[in-house]
Amino acid sequence: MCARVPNVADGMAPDRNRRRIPDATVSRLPVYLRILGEQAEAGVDNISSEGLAELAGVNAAKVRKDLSYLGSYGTRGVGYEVAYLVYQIRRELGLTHDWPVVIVGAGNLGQALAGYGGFGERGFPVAGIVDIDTTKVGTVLGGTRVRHIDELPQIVQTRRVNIGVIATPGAAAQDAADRLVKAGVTSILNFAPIVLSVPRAIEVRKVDLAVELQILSYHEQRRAGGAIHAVQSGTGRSATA
Amino acid sequence: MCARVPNVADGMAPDRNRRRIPDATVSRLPVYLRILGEQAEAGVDNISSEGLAELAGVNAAKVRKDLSYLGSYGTRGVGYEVAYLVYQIRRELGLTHDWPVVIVGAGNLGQALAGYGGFGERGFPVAGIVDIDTTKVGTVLGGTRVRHIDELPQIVQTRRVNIGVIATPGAAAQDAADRLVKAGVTSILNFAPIVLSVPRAIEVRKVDLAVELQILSYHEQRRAGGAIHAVQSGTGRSATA
DNA sequence: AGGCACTCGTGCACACATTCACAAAGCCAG
DNA sequence: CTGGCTTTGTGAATGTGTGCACGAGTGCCT
Ligand SMILES: NC(=O)c1ccc[n+]([C@@H]2O[C@H](COP(=O)([O-])OP(=O)(O)OC[C@H]3O[C@@H](n4cnc5c(N)ncnc54)[C@H](O)[C@@H]3O)[C@@H](O)[C@H]2O)c1
Ligand SMILES: NC(=O)c1ccc[n+]([C@@H]2O[C@H](COP(=O)([O-])OP(=O)(O)OC[C@H]3O[C@@H](n4cnc5c(N)ncnc54)[C@H](O)[C@@H]3O)[C@@H](O)[C@H]2O)c1
Repeated sequence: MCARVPNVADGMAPDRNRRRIPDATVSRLPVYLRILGEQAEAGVDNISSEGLAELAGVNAAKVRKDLSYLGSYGTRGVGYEVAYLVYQIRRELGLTHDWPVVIVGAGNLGQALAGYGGFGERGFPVAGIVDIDTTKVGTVLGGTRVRHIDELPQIVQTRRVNIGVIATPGAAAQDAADRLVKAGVTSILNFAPIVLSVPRAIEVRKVDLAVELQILSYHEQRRAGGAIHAVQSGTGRSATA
Repeated sequence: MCARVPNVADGMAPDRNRRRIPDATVSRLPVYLRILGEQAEAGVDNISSEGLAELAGVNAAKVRKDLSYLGSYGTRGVGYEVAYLVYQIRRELGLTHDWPVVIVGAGNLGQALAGYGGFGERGFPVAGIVDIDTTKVGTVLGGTRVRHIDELPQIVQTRRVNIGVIATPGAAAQDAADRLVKAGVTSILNFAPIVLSVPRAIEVRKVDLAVELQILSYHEQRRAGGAIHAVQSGTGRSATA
């Protein structure tokens, strides 16, 4: 495999895409959406980029640029109409209809997820939860009965599921991913601490608690001065300097 | 050991920047670290940037550049010594000692987190879990007794906690953050779906399930062609024009 | 010893993201 | 209708991240 010469023609799809929205923007739109929803509920009809930026904790210019990818939906001198903006963002994110999800793994985390109402409320109803452990099959979590993982293909097909959530131990996560892909799922949210290997066409996002904590640790360590190199010989670098 | 109190006078020297490691790199180091740990366990002594890149699902040049921020710890023609690299990454991430964490909110998620062994195993023992609901106080989760939130300052101080985890409903998250900051916590991992407002010096990372799902939704929608619904009528906006 | 195969470390060019700054556009008062 | 005020939308500047390409070490084989 080391002979594999970098193939230029590989990968990049031609620009058949309509307006492509930058990843960074896509990841902020849900935040704007939630804030706008809250504002709408509070009776706010109109909001400026600066107001929204404040609430979202970002720069106003960034808000304007982000929203400009959706089109020119603001009114100069006034701001954005909240309800209309909500509609546009929802449309762009594909939230005009529900996306049922299937959860693989009914352990600690799977149970918390299944019991969490916020899922369905936001347009992602739990179409099913499966586990390989037969002693867990049949129990009911958050109104959904746990089914055996062999029933996964059936759940995915009959409920038209596109999104799978992996909540198995790391050692089983690749197996879970393989099964999900085989069943027809095209997007995966992975909570297991491993790097999944899936076909290129499958969209994977990971939520890794250990990574997050270690990033915080990095900043704490560096805040503490980092240079506590006095007592222990442990810090003895400079060897190969 | 040598527990340096996290500096009361947060004035400190502004740019005490030794080598600053790019954020993107910091977020990948934990991934490398986990993989290297697995390799070490499997008896692998040495690994090349290409081998590590393959396992981490990234580009080999990126691995080399990332590792180069730690120093020149590789051997040309050979690769990196796994054990030494593990040591260096751990040191850089501040993982040479434990970072106790305190969890605020003992609901669905808080329980899953407290019951999750992977926390302590990776150097982040649960120093305490608190809740405002007195009916939850006293119950035991994952070996830790739930205590009342008023005890937060005491827990943070006696256990020297720097990292707080917020697992309360969104409406209570800002309150939780305020209490954590007041108690002396300087890093926060937030699971609630709101934008926290904290002093600049506090490091906050968020894990937002709804955002992740909506990003997946965006890609699904765009994969589907985006124009599935021609049926929908009015834009809902007061017809401008 | 010399040559050769291998792999690191990094300069460089390009891509992506953020922020600034300002003209264009809308609103309103008079 | 005009002028002043506000806020958008976006070009341009700056900052950050990625990936290629290749020189420079290193170890092994002859
Ligand atoms: N619990 C948490 O708070 C938490 C936090 C962060 C990350 N995680 C990660 O989430 C994952 C799940 O954690 P958990 O605490 O729920 O673990 P768990 O052991 O409680 O649950 C795992 C479940 O997956 C099932 N399972 C195992 N192999 C399977 C397979 N091949 N197919 C289907 N189901 C299978 C098991 O039967 C079990 O019910 C782990 O990877 C963990 O690292 C959990
Ligand atoms: N459960 C999940 O799987 C899940 C998934 C994604 C996100 N979340 C988010 O995590 C958070 C917690 O979810 P959950 O399902 O555990 O909710 P939950 O309602 O089960 O638990 C919340 C807990 O917080 C406690 N609490 C409320 N106000 C408090 C305060 N001011 N101080 C301290 N404790 C307080 C409550 O007593 C309760 O025990 C929510 O913000 C939710 O959106 C949960």
